[in-house]
Amino acid sequence: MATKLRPRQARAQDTFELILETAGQLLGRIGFEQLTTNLICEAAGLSPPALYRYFPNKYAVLKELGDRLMRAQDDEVIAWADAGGLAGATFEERLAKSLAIHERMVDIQRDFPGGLAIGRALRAVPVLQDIRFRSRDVVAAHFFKHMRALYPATDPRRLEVVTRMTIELSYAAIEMVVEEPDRDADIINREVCLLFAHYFATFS
Amino acid sequence: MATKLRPRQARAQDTFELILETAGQLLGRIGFEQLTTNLICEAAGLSPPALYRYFPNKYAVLKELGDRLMRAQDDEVIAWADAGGLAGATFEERLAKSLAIHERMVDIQRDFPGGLAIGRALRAVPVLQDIRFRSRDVVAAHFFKHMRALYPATDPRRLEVVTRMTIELSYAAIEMVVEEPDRDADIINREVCLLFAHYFATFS
DNA sequence: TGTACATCAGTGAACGCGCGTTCACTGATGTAC
DNA sequence: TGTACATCAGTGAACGCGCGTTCACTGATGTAC
Repeated sequence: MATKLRPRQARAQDTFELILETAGQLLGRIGFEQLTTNLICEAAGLSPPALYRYFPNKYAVLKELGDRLMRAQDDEVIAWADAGGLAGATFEERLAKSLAIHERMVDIQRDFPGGLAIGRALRAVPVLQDIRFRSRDVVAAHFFKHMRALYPATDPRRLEVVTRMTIELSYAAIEMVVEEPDRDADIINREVCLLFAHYFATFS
Repeated sequence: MATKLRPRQARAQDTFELILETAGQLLGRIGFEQLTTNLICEAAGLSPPALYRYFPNKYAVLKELGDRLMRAQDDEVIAWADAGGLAGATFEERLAKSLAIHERMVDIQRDFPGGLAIGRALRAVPVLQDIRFRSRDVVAAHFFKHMRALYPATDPRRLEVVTRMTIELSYAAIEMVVEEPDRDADIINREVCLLFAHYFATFS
């Protein structure tokens, strides 16, 4: 499941990236279930053993893509939280801040080749689920630190579950927006943030 | 994709149901990607042509399972809404009502053989996505009627998006609870309902 | 009520295709002296 | 700075397996008279 060899030479690094990029594009077009190693190789102009040098199977490719997508999003949202994204003097300020990060997260997933299909694969493929769970846990742990400071009067146990749930639902909302570009993304984004803002206004 | 023949005789009806039941159980164990028609037949003690008599491929089996799961949940939640589930004189009453339906929905998906895997397949497999979208649309349309009556002063356009979003997030929360039985399902259920209750308290 | 016939339901065995994977090899890059 | 050698990177061609699917068939059920 893990990648086999890491590329050492520059040429190999290019091949490694080409495989991932090609796989991402194919994913967006045909979905992860139809994706095969042979297809990736053909689309990338490589022979199968070139892929097998780095990845033992297609799940390893998906895992690498999933890791990267999760990390891209997690890094952004953790930086946001560490920069005080969760705090805010007024309701309006908190709302504006959370709206900004939501929009940023949508952009990241949209711009990531095959981002939507990767997100789905992380949900649907048993061997990939840990990537998603671990990502959520890491984000939740970071958030929780800030949440405790912001809402010291709330039972920590409750706050922990609430934090985890909020993050899960945020990601669900992001997927919803990415999934249906015809629906009004701006309204959905805004309403989701309003939803959370009103909720957290009841905490202390 | 659609089922081919509908069984006419009692014996055939049993076979049809056996295929679906077996597929559901297998799904729960191995996930939808590993599921094959031959495997279903073997596990059900049938020969492949028996399955092909009713289903042209495995997606038709998944579609039938998906239709049934969606319908089981949708029927329940629509009946709940039509019985005034969304209304309530007090905050507490509305909260209790929504908590009841959430718990009911979790139970339905849990008790449905392979329910979680079916839910994932509906998300992840391109040809099955319409089932999920249509289900959400049907529920949203029913809810919207009640929402307009309850919140007549709210811009209908906004209320429509809000309704759709709420439903999507509710289902996401349900999936989260079904997915991680080790986490405290009761707390999550309660907090999700609180989340929505506080939000809708700001509407008029 | 029994028989003949039509239709429905399911079987056994096999097929072709393509997917995952590997083998033996060639060519490219890096390095020791 | 050039050469020899080791290692890294990628190719061409093929393999076995099992998946989706079908064919020709047998057995079960229903129905007309």
